[in-house]
Amino acid sequence: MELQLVEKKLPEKIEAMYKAVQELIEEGADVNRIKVSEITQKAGIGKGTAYEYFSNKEELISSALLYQMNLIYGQLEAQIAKMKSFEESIRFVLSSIVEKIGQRDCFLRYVHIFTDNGPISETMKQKIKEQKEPDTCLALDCIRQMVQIGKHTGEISARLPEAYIYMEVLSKVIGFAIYLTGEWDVEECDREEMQELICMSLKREFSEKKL
Amino acid sequence: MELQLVEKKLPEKIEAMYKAVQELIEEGADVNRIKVSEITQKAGIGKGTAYEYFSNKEELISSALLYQMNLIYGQLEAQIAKMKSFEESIRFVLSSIVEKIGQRDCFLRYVHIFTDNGPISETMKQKIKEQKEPDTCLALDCIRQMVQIGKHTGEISARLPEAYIYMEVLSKVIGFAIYLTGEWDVEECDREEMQELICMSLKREFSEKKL
Amino acid sequence: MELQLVEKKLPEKIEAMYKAVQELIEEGADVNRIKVSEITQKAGIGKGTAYEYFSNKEELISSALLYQMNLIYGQLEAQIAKMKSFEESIRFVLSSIVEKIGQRDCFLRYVHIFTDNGPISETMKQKIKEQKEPDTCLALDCIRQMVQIGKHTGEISARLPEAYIYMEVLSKVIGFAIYLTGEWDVEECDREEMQELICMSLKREFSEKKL
Amino acid sequence: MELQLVEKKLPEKIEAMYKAVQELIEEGADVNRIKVSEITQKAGIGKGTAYEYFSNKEELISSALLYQMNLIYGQLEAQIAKMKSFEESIRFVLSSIVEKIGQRDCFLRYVHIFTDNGPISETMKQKIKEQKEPDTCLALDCIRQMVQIGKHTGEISARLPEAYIYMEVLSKVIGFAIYLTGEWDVEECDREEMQELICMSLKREFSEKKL
DNA sequence: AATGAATGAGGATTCATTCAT
DNA sequence: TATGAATGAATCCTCATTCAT
Repeated sequence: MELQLVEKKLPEKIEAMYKAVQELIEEGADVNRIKVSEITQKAGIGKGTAYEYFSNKEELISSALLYQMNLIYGQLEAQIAKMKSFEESIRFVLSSIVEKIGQRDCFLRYVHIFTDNGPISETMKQKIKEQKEPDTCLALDCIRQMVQIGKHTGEISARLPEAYIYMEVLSKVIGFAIYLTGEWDVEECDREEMQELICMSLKREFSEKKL
Repeated sequence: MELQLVEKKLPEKIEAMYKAVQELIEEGADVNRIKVSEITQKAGIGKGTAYEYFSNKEELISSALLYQMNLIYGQLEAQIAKMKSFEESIRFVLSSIVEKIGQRDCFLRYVHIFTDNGPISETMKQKIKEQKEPDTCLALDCIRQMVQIGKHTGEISARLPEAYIYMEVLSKVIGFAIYLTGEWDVEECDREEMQELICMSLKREFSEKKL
Repeated sequence: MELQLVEKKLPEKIEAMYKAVQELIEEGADVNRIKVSEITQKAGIGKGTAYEYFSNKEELISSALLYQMNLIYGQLEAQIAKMKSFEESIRFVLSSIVEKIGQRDCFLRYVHIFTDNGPISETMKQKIKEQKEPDTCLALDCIRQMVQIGKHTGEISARLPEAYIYMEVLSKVIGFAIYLTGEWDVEECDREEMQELICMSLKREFSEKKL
Repeated sequence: MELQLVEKKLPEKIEAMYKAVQELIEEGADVNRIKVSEITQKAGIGKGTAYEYFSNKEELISSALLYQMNLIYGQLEAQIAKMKSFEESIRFVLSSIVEKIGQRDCFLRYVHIFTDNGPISETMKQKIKEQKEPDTCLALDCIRQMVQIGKHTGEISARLPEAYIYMEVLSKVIGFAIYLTGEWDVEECDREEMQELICMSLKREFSEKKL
C-alpha cells in the first residue's frame, strides 16, 4: 500500500542534479543540448561534482531521465493498482495526461526515446536493456497493470492477442497526448468528449461479444 | 492525376544535399548531430556551398527533412487518392509502414518532430506554421484524404467528431509502427493478424451503427 | 651533394607551428606541458587550424620535434659526410655541441626520448618505429656515418663489435653534453682539454694495436 | 660500517606514499602524469593526507624520487665502499645495472632529471641545489667513491683531470644502460662481452702509462 | 557561383587542492 | 591527525560559419 516508503534516498547532490535536469526540461530545454554546467549551476553545485557521481554527461542526463520516468510511471502504476476496473484506470490515465501535459511531455517523452537516435537516448535504451535499474517502471508496466485488471473484471476479452491490446492502449494514450498538444488544424472537438470517446472505444473493442 | 509533374526542379546542389541528409538519416544518424561537413562531403560539394543556399545548418537540415516528408507523404497521398474505400486505404498505409520500417523511421520521424525540442525540429515546426512551404504534405493530409474517402463511401459515420477520427487513425498508425520496431517484451502476435485487427477495429469503430 | 635541396617545402601553417614549438622549447618549456593554444598563438594562427593538420596535440608536438631532430641530425650528418677522418668528425661533433648547448638540449633531447614515458615521447617512438617518416635522421645515423669513415680510414679497428663502438661514441657525446651543462660540483677542467681528452681517448680505444 | 643504521625512520604515511610512487614508476607511469589520487590510493590513505605532509604534488613526488635515489645510490655507495679496487667496483656497478634495468630506469632516471624541464624535475634540481636534503647520495657520490679507491690503488692516474674521469665513468655507465634498453638497430654484441670491453677500456684509459 | 582553409566560440572533462567533519 | 567530498581553473577538441580566391 505504501509503495513510496521503500524509495531509497538519493545522495543529496544527485538529487539536486536530477531535479535540475527535470526543471531544465520543463523549461523546454532540448535533452541533447543540455550542458553539464547548466545542470550543476541550477543544482547549486560545482561542475566537477557531476563527475564524482557520473562518468560523463550522457550517464548523468540519462540517469536523471530514467529516474524521472521511474517516478512518474511508478506513481501512475501505484494508483492504477488501486483501481477496480479497466475503465476506471483508463479514465484516470487520460485525466493524468491532461493534468501533466502542461509540464512538457511526460508520456510523449517516452515516445521520444524510441524515436531519437541521440547519445542520451541510446544510453537510456542501453540501461533499460541491461536492466541496470531493475525496478525501472515504464509505460508498458502501467499498461500491463491496467490490462490485468481488465482481464480480471472480464472487461478485456481473453481472446484478443496481448500485443494487440497493449498496442491499442498505448496508441490511444499517445494519440490523446498528441491531440492535447493541439498541433492540429482540424476542427477541434471538446476535450471531455474526446476522453469519453476514447474510453468507450476501448471498452467496446476489448469486450467479449465484439469478436 | 499527375501530382509529381508540378514538382518544381530543385537546383542540382540542393538536391545533392537533400539526398545526403536522407542517406545519413537512413544510416542511423541523429538528426541533431549531423554535421554540415558530413552533408556536403556526401553531396560531393564544397562546405561553403551549403551557405550559398541556406543561412545556417538548421535551415539546411530542416529543409531537407521537410522536403523528404513532403515527398513521402505526397506519394502516399497520391496513392491514397486512387483508393476506392477507407478500408483499402488503411490497409495500404499499414502495408507501406511494414515496407518502409526497415529504412528507419518514416512515420515515426513525424512523431519525433512533435516530441523533440532541438533546434532543427523547432525550425521545422516554425516553417510549417509560417507556411513557408505552402504545399507541404504531411501525415495529416494523408489522413484527411482517407477520411474523405471513408465519409464518401459511408464507411465513416458523419456523427463522429473529425478530430477524434483523425486522432484515432493517426494513433493506430503510430501504434502499429511502434509495434513493428519490436521494442516490447510482450508475447508478440503475428504481424498479419495485427494488421487485420487494426483494420477491423477502425472499420467497426467508424461505422454508423456503432453509436 | 646538395642534400637540403630535396627538402620538401612544408605547408606555411605547419611550418609556423613547428617553429613555434621549437621556440617554446628554446624558451625552456616542458615538452609535456606545452599547450596547443600557446603553439597556435605563437604561430600567429587560429587554434582550430592546428587540428586541420594534426589529429591531436601529441601528433602535433611529436611531429614538430621529429622534424626538428631530422633537421638537426640531417645537417650534422651532411657535414660529417664531408669529413676525411673519424677524428675530424668527432672533433666537429663535440664543437657543435659546445655551440648548440646554449639553445637547450639538442643532443640531450634525444636522450630524453628514451627516458621519458610521456605521451609525446611515446608518439615519437611509435612514429620512428612505424617508419612513418622514412627519411628520419637520428643521432645513430650520424654515428653510423662517423664509424663508416673511421673504418674506411683504418682509425677504427674491425675487430671491435659494432654495438660497442656505437655505444662508446654515443656515451662520450652524451657525457660531454652533461659535462657542459655544468651540473657538477667536481673541480672543473678546461673545456678544450676535455674535448681533447675525449678525442684522444676514442682514437686510442678504436685503434688496431690496442687489443 | 653500518651505514643504514643512521637511516632516520620515515613517518608511516610518508613511507607508504614513497613506496606508492616507486611502484607507479616501476609500472611504467610517466613521472609528470602521476596523479595525487593514484599515489594516495596505492598508499591506502586519504587524498587529503598527502597535503598534511607536502605542500603540493611536485613536492611530494620529487621528495619520493629523491628518497628513492638516495636509497639506491646509498646502497650502491655502501657496497662500493667495501670494494678493494676500481676494477671490482666498475664491474659491480655494471652488474647492478643489468639486474635493475628490468625495473625501469634507475640510472636512466638520473639522466632524465637533467634533461626534463617538467615541474617535478625542476623541484628536484632545486632541492639538490639548496641542499635541503644534505645527505643526498647521488650517482656522482658513487663515482667519487670509485675514483677514490682507484686513485688509492693506483689504478687511476693522478695526472688525469678529475672532471674527465667522472665524466668518463658516468658516460660509460649511461651508455651501457642505454645499450641494455636495446633500442638499437645495430648488430648486437654479447652483454658479457660489452661489460668486459667497458671495464678494460676504463682500466686502460685511467692507467698511468697511458699518457 | 563554388570552394575549403582558417577560425574561435563553446563545452566536456580532468585533477590538484581545500576544508568541514 | 586524517579524511574524501566538493570544487573550478585549466585545457583539449569540435564544428558552424566566414571569406579570400
